[in-house]
Amino acid sequence: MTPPAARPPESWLVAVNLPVPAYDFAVPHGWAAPDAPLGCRVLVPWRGELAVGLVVGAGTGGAHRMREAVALLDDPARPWVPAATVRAVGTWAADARLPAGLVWGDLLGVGWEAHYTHRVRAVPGADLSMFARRVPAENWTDGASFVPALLDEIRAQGLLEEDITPLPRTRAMVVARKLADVPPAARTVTVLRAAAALPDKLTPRQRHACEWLAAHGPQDSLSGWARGAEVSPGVTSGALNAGGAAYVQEQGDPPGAWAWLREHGPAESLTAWANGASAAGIPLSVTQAGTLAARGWADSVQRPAPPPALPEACPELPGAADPDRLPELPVWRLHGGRPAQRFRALAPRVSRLLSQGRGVLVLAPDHTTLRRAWDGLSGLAAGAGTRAVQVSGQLSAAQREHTWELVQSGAARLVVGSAHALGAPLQDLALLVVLEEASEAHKLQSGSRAFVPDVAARVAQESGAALAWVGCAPAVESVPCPGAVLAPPRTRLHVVNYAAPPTQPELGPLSSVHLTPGDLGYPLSHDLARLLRQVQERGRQAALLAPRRGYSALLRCPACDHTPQCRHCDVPLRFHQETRRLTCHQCGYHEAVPDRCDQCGEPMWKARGPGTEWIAQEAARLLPGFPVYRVDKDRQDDLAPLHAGEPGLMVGTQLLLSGEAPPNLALIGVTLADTWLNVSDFRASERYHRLLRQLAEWHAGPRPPLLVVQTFQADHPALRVLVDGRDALAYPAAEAHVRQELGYPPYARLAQLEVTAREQHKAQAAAQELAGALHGAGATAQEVLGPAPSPVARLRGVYPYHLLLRARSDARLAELLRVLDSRSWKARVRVDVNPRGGL
DNA sequence: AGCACGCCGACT
DNA sequence: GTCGGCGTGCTC
Repeated sequence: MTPPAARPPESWLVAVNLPVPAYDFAVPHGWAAPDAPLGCRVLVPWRGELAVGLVVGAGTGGAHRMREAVALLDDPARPWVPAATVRAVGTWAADARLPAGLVWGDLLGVGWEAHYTHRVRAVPGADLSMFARRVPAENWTDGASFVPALLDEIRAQGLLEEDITPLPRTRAMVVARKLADVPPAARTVTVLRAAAALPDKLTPRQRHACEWLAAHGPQDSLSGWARGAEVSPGVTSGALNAGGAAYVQEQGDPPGAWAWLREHGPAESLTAWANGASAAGIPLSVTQAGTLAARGWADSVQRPAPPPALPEACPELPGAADPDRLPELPVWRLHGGRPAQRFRALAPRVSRLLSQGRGVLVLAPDHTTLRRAWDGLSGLAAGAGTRAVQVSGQLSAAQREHTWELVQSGAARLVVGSAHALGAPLQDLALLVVLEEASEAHKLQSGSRAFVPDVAARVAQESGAALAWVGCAPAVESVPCPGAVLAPPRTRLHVVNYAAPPTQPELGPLSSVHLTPGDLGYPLSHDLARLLRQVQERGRQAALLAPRRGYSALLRCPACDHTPQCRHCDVPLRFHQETRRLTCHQCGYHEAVPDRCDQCGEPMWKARGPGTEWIAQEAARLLPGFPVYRVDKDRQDDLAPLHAGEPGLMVGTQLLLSGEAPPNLALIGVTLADTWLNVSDFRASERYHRLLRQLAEWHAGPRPPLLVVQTFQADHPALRVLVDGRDALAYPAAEAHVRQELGYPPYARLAQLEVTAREQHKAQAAAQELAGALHGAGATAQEVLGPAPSPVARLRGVYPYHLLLRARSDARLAELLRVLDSRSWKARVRVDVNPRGGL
């Protein structure tokens, strides 16, 4: 017996850019291909209008009131997103219990707005008389001329035919009209002409002015005439009144600005016209250009936009011909060394794959990493017969679109980008490189809370591409992978141990008095202060990393220990001295600093926990006359002088590292390293270790700056591995053992369930109920931890409760999460698979 | 995410 | 009587 022929799907699952699941749409009229065009964009009716969606699967059928998709926007042979990527993201989203639209909205940054012509007509013979409004006739008409809701009603009844044609990007340009087409009225000018016969009653000066006018031709203003005739304006005005001259309307010469546009146009805008003409010696303001256009000298027309300029690939090809020493495995890692060394080690592999006509995708978590990857890899493409493109938020919409089309068409096969590059339509992906896979920046803060390396791993697997983790230090999760570790860069490190008793020689005669760690100097230790003064004396540069922005972590009343708290969150308010405000760093609430303690009336406050403002102030006091720059979320000073090599000190938060290190950097100080450790998160020490590694490789020059770390935990192993010159694998490998014992990643898969409600008891009850349901469904005590109130018990006025799921595998985690769908919960439940921070 | 619907308190 | 707060539900 022959199996029944597979029936083509009658509907597609389409994801739109909204936090909703993919919905079923009937295939467009006349569609007959056997498979759903996965990854193609499609126009679908949505809330009475047309929306761009992504085909993410074959329809499940059986949906009520299913609507018909209107038109496919991409050729199924060249989808907007590769089919394998669509499948991989789909399974990831399903496992994470996230609606497809939410995930695709986060991961796809280009193509949600389509440019197309839309023509409509009534189906032949259709009776549209029941619609009271103007309706499409049986010949094609522009769809934009009808009310969208009306069109949709006709569409829903199957009485509308639509013609959708994708359009190239156009842009409005200003072109000069032909002289024959300029309206005659536009060509008349008002000028002053001398009277044919001068009246007798003119004064001598008036007569002189009129004679000058007769001799020198018409003038367009009284004042111009006066200037030309070298008389005061009163004279020309008087001459006009006395009948010595008159305003006359006459045909004028075409304006010089028009002639310029005719010859050099079209111009991209009125401004471009004005600038161009002015540069050619024809003074023209933007307003004047607008007036000329309005009077009919120029037209605005739509012209196909030239492709926007894209970031250029670097010219050199470093390392393309080096031997390839990297593993030939489905998943491998490469860490340590310096960024340039890592890319050089990666180059032969990338180069070879590109030469074979295959595709390489490189994902960077932040702008600095992306720029370094671009510098280190983009130069390889040309030698391998293709081109490199960048996909980042820095690009304009037009640039992103053009980039995407270059990849879609096969013209570019090396893509370096952010999370938005994950869906890049590479036709034969051979290698997916995830840079700095441990970086927190890979965790998307928007709706899906996707951790990009997780999704990337699924994409690589589904595409049959190799996956490489590459960065300064491996994530503990990548320790078990086979791979390569480069020798650590030369590091000069000095640890200031706040916990150690101060040494005798430094303290001298004071050694007998009662000592606190503060006697070592706080927040800038004597050691660090001495080194900073040296930097100043030698005209070098230094950077200080403060633990937080603002002046201090909190204000405390010295009399009663009261600390002002946020009104919406259970956290102390941070003190910002520059704005004289108390600010909540969770929700942004702020208020003026109270004059006195509202508990006991004490008029003085004591600041605790130095931030950038405090450190910068302290440093300025220490180094009189030395320029101090600040870099944090509140203030980004212009660092141009530092980058030009001038002496100075920069004080900032971790935001410092998102810029390039200045060239003359001699010293980096971490003012209080413990801030990175005193976080209730099992990844805190891993993050601290990575911070130290990043600081050590921040400056690219041959002589690394001295790194000074001030800490109460000088013996912390994350710091010791650097002091002892161990490689980038040492600490993560040790940490992996700890994780194994505790049953944390990579030896478990985690998901956090966040239950929130406006009232605390509701959130708690719902969380409790959820835990009960999980246990009822067979979850063990090891698999469900909590519920517990969130570390910040109240956040933006709501009470979040957390449950932590800890499963042995992705599959088991997905199984546990399915319990969420079993019924509705009386509070908002959000899933965060592979949560980061604050656990 | 928007947007409509619907249910309760403060005003003309 | 209405206006308007925002909780709940829906989008094929």
